[in-house]
Amino acid sequence: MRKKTDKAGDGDFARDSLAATSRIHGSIARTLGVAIVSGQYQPGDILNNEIDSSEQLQVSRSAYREAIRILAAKGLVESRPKTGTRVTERNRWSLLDPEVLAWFFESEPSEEFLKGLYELRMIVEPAAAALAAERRDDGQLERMRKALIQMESQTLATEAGQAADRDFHDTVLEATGNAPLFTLSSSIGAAVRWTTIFKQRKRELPRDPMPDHWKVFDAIAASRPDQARQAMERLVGLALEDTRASIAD
Amino acid sequence: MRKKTDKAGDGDFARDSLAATSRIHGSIARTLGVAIVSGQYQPGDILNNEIDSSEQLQVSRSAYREAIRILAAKGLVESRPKTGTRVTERNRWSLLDPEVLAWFFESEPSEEFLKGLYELRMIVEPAAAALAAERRDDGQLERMRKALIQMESQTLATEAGQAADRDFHDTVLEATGNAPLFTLSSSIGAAVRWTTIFKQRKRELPRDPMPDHWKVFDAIAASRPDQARQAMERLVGLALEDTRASIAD
DNA sequence: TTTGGCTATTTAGTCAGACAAATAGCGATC
DNA sequence: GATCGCTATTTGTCTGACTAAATAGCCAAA
Repeated sequence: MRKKTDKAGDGDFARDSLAATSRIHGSIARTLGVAIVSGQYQPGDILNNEIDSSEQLQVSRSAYREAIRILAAKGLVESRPKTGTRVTERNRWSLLDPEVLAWFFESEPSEEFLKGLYELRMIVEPAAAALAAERRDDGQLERMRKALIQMESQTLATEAGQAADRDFHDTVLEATGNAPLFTLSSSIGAAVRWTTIFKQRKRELPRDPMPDHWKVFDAIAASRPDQARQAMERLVGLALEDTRASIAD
Repeated sequence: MRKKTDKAGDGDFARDSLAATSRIHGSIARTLGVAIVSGQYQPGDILNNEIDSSEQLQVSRSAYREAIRILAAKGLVESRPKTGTRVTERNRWSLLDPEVLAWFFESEPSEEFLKGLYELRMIVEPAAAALAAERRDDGQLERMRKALIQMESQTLATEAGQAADRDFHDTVLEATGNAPLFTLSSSIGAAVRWTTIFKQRKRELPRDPMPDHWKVFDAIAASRPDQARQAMERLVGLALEDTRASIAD
């Protein structure tokens, strides 16, 4: 019925998970996905039929269909015979799906959307920090510490520093031991990444983010849920403020 | 570039969105999806190759491939030439995707998973209720009221009553005006639905859920965020308690 | 004139079979 | 022993044909 992984040979596999666009169906899905989330196609619009569309895009009908299946799986479109493939209402879109988020950020997302993402962070992350303070194990604590040290030495100006920032927030989510909650990490990671982009756009890092990060860490390390919640609240709140200031330019 | 909807003829379209399994690719995706989330296939396992799999399932290779694209879009599997299609690590799964959630509930979900979902509700819904109290418009308020009246007259023993319950929670999310937050409604709706199933399994409705619902509504209607947050906290907390008691059987 | 059902048409859905591209793993060579 | 290149296997892509479903519009009947 199934084959088991032979050895520890799955290391290579996770490597380039973002190579999802390297195949034709993936890149077509991305093209159409970006067109949809950017508003180029509106909900209710009907795409050209498969024959015409695949010809216009210079790909086979099967490749185009696989792309449509991807979009349908993420709730962006809906197909049926005779009627065709139609862009669904926005409230059906899987906005927190990593790929959909990436498509949003490909064409600059609206301020409203960003605001929504931050509001979500403000709701989820403090609560997650509190849970993490209760449940984290030593390994997770160690990974948080390493991430912060890396972040400190590399600064947010480097790709490695930004990755460390995301790692820290990821690990906090993971330490809640709540799998559904953890799936929000990609969404939150997207918001985190965007914060940095905005800050750097202004060519200034308004404040040193490290002290606030360490406060969160210390509270989680000391197993103090309330303190962790408050520290995280402050951290996310400041990030929101900085981003808002940058947008206001 | 695009065709517009001719008339107001999109009403029919949203009707049976759950007919996603009526086509072969959808039903194959469901079959495999259930097998994966239920643990029949483990992360790291490699599926049989496309030729063999499609023959075993008595479908064409293209239909099978479209099913795999759906699963890949939801993060359950990953394909690459030569290596094959492999079940991804659990932390990559889109656990909050409506279909993935449905697949989980198809084979009874683990207690841990349910607990995670409730914890998420406990985090998100009170905050959402507070935001809704600030931002709801009259139309949303009216829909909440209608939902509760329907719920009251039909009781949770009927399908219509349960739908009304979900409508209420949905509308609260919607009234936050936060699109990313609103996408969590399907996940929360799943948890709501499950609560009712558990309650009815015990053949008893432990307590009348209406007073607590009305308290949430009143607070939102009166634009009192803190009061709404507390009322929702209590509502979800009691639901969790009831569900937990039913599981403990 | 309205209604109701039938049919023609359009579209996605499914199938079969071929070839292309990528790559993991093996084997030859240095 | 290390490195390089080959090869077998798997997914990826393409083509073209046929099937099935859904709809719009026609036509007949009331």
